[in-house]
Amino acid sequence: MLSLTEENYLKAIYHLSDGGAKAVLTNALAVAMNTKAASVTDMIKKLSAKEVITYEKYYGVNVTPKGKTEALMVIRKHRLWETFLVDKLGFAWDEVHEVAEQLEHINSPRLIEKLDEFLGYPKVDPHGDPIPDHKGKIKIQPQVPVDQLQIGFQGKIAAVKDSDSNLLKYLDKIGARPGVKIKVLGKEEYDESMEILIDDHRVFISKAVSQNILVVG
Amino acid sequence: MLSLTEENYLKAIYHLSDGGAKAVLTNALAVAMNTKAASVTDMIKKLSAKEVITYEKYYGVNVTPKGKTEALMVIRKHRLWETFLVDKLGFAWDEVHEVAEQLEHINSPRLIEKLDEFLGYPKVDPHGDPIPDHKGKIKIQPQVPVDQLQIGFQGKIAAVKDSDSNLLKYLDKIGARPGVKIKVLGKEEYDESMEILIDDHRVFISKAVSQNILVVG
DNA sequence: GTAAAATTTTAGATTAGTCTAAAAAATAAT
DNA sequence: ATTATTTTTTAGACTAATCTAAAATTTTAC
Repeated sequence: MLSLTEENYLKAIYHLSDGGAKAVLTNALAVAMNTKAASVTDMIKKLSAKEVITYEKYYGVNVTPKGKTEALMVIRKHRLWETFLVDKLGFAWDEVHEVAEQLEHINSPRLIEKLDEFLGYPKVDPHGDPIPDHKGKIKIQPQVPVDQLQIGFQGKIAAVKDSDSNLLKYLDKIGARPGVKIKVLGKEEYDESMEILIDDHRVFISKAVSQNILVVG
Repeated sequence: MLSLTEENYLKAIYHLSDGGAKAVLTNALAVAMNTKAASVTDMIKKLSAKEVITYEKYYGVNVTPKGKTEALMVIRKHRLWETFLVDKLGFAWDEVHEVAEQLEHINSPRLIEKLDEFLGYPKVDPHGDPIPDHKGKIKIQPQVPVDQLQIGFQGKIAAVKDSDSNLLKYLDKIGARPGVKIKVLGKEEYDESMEILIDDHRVFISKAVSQNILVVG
């Protein structure tokens, strides 16, 4: 059983490690958790003792299979609650993150199964991120940031990397929501801005923005 | 701003004081919170410092107007979430208490207003207890336990005092749900059991049970 | 390949919430 | 109206999560 704080650390480790693919350094985790390296070292020891991560001094941490499942359950809850807030309560998709950060720690497997059913077993959340099923299985479609696409590419917006509120508001304004059609028309050499079609609507976006829009084929 | 633990103490004080009507003793609070008197004394000092209660040594605590409002907001959240769990997710009314104990601490005024709207601004929760409005106003109907009723009394089940899971299951079995018609047919002198009509269905209930069913005229 | 810089860990303190055991105050009993 | 009992408070200690400052280790630079 993990405490609320331990759950948040584990979730951050899972994300920083790209789902368990690579080791996470103490400092990176300290930045992500908005805390100090010394605090991270302490917490790492506790999470190792609980066998959700493995820890090698000065080299960083890796999630264990057990830890991965636990992290995915927190992510499942987070994304189901976000879906609830948008689909049922009428929140805008850029307003739900902070509340979902709280709701994700409610501990009741029955509640989550009922909520999943109530929402109609959604596959993705309002940001387009996949929702792990009750066994922790997640369907990973390769998501590519717009700035890496070739001219002429056509696809669908899958998710947004940064969850900064101002970015999300801007994307909403230009109609760049998950699920929407997207096509690359051109790239500007000089400032790396791009001309794209969002749901058949022509817009220009900066490098900072194109890096944060993830698409699938 | 109160911590989760402080919120739970304040809620218990509010309930034990009958909504602020009388003082609460340290030991009573220790029993209600399942803790030791020494811990209660410590917490009382903190709640006094935050001016949600007043405290006189060896005499007990009283809630301040500010504390009453804060307690009512927690109760509002608890009862709205219970309504959500039963009306929308299909929980039985005897299964929701523990989950609502967690959900009531989610801090987002906007979430609660949206939830209230989604539920259609309910006046009472699944146990028949009134839901305070967004200003903390609560409609108090005098609720009388069945064991204190005269023979021939007719009314409606309003609430259940004890939230013990076994009691709630039993009440469900005999059809004793909030909102259901009730009539007192007779009292047995010898063991204080009673014969009552629940939704036109005749049943006998023990003293232990009749004390816990609250009715309104 | 050693010195300098950056990173990570340890050591020692702090706060919130809790506990046990002992002291203080209030209530009850003779 | 003293003594005995119960209740409440204080004193001191413990765990979880955090911090600052110093020590240890790794990486980078010349």
